[in-house]
Amino acid sequence: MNGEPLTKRRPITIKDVAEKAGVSQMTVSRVLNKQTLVKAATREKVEAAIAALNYQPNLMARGLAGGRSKLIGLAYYNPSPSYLSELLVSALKQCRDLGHHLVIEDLSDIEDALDTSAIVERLRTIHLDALILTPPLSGNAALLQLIEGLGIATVLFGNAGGGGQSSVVFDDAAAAHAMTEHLIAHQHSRIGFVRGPDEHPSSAQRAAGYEKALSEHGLALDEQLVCHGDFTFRSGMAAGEVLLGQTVPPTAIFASNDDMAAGVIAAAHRRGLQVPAQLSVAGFDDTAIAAAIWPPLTTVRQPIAEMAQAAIGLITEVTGEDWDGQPLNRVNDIIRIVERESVGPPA
Amino acid sequence: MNGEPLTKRRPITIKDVAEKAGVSQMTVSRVLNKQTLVKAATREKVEAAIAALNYQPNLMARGLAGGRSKLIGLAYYNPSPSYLSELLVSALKQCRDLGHHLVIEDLSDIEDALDTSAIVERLRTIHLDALILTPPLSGNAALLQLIEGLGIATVLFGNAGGGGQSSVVFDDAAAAHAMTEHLIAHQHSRIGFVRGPDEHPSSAQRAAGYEKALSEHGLALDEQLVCHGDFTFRSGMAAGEVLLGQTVPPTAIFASNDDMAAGVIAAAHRRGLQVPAQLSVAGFDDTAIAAAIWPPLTTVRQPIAEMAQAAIGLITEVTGEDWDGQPLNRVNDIIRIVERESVGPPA
DNA sequence: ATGAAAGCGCTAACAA
DNA sequence: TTGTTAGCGCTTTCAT
Repeated sequence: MNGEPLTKRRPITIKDVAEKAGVSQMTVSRVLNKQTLVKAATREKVEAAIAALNYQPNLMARGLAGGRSKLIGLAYYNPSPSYLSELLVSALKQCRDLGHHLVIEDLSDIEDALDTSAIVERLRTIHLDALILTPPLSGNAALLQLIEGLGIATVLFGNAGGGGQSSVVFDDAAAAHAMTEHLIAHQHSRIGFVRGPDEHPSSAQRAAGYEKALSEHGLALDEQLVCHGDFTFRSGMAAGEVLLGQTVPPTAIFASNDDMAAGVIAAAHRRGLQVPAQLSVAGFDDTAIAAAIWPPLTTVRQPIAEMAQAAIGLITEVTGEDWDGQPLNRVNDIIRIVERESVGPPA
Repeated sequence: MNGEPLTKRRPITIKDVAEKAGVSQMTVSRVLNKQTLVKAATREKVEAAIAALNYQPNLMARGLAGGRSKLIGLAYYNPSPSYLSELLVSALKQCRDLGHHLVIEDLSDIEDALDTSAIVERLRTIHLDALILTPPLSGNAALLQLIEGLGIATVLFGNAGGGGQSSVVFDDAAAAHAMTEHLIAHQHSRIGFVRGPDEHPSSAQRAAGYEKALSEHGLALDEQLVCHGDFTFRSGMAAGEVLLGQTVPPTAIFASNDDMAAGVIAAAHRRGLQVPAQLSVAGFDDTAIAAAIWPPLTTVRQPIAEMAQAAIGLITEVTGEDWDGQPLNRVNDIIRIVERESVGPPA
């Protein structure tokens, strides 16, 4: 009687499942959301129907009706490619395992960095369950304040922020301290340093770790040996040129990230210097590039993948029913020096 | 400082705009969707109200009611990090300009590569407007067929597929041919080649370009000089070891991507060989790593960023009202050899 | 050129 | 433990 057209395959909805299982939509919804108020026998019937029909809930409808969109935003601003990919790959994997989806927001081109409202406007439309802010956004107080008004759960990545938000951070100062000591242990006393950009709070922390190690070992801080970079290969190369062009150049250079360290090595090679025979170079992060250059780079590992995983985990907690509203903070302080071949004793 | 209140209790809806402008919701909707059936005066009133209220449409509601979610999926499987980041950054930028959002799907861990249905199930829930498939997914016929059943617009990236889908491709064979000729022009006659993995259709095309150039110049194809890699730095290094360990090693090695070329250079350095004095090395893609190693890599540029931009543009066309249903194909055949310092004449 | 009504697929609140 | 009733914010269809 009702000649259902075979050609038009209507997507399976919760209604179809309910009919097939002989229950109401609500019961199906409860099963889907793993609520406990369903009798085991009923649950099984529903699960069978779901499997039989190969039903997939509609994310949009869920987001509209419920509030949870299962969408997590990940916003970044001018990241280092290697840092970004490691972060993404890990976050994505964890999202899949937890049934979330990641919406990437590249905020790099926002003209006026102070007009953070442009960022916020863009985020508002998407109805994110939660948002992950990576450095340097996670260190931008004005932005943080604006986002708070959005009322979406936020997790800061790499910077702790004011303390009001949940965060996943790394002990940058301790790591830089450890690497500096590593260099000192290799008999270096003139150790150059390439700072990161000021808008990254971790830049100052890494510099602090470097300075602390120096002074602890009775080494004077020579401002001549400190250059500024912006985390790019190019800036590392420029810093290397400057440092190596001095009358008494350093015997070792510690760059605040791997990309810049690779740049320092390139600058050394360009001057015909052997690494590590004539110059030791150390990096920071242990991203993919560290093992993809010659000589392979000695660096401090920043566990980006683990931190990304933790960030997604935090979001699950923070968006969960039984969250008490207190910000959750995870600080990763497992420091590991990855010894490869770019550090040795001075000539 | 902006005077906007930071906390908005109730989000602004289309209804608020309609009231403020003194029109119906429908008129506002028409203005939002740039329909032509609105009188200029009315449109202006509505636009003023939108601006005054700082209204942002709700993506979820739009997706549910309409069908267009403004969400574009980008799926990948075990990509090279540098390839991925260039692709992402460019696609993201174009998305922002066109008002779309990118939902990244990392399919790398799907256990059974043949159980493509697992991929499809995951994609079904999200209600994507369109999907971009990157290599090697774009070359997976079984997957393509399954996705066709989903009825969402698909754009193949890097591989043309069977011809039924829209695509953005690069002329890999021509590029490999050009690079091989570049090496021959530098007097090389024993040119090693590192192939890409077989699941990437472009691997065969790049090999074909290499072989064609060889035979056109009267050079015999020596199977001993061809190694297989999987696009990773590590595999390039292994291939380099093999090639360089032969009794009569090649004087130049052409790797099918930059990561592998970097590996070949590392293998050469490990053996104490100077590049390019004792061995020339050429890469493919011109990704970030090419300029971040020493010596900087001579490579063929694959315009990933432009292609990504084109892909998003194609999606806008293909999901637009006035699309005739015919697959659109863009093939990028602007080949450019980026000469840096890893290629020179043989010793 | 504009408006009214009816859902899209789902979940929150309340009943039973 | 389960079902019923309303919407979520928007776009469709059909009026006007």
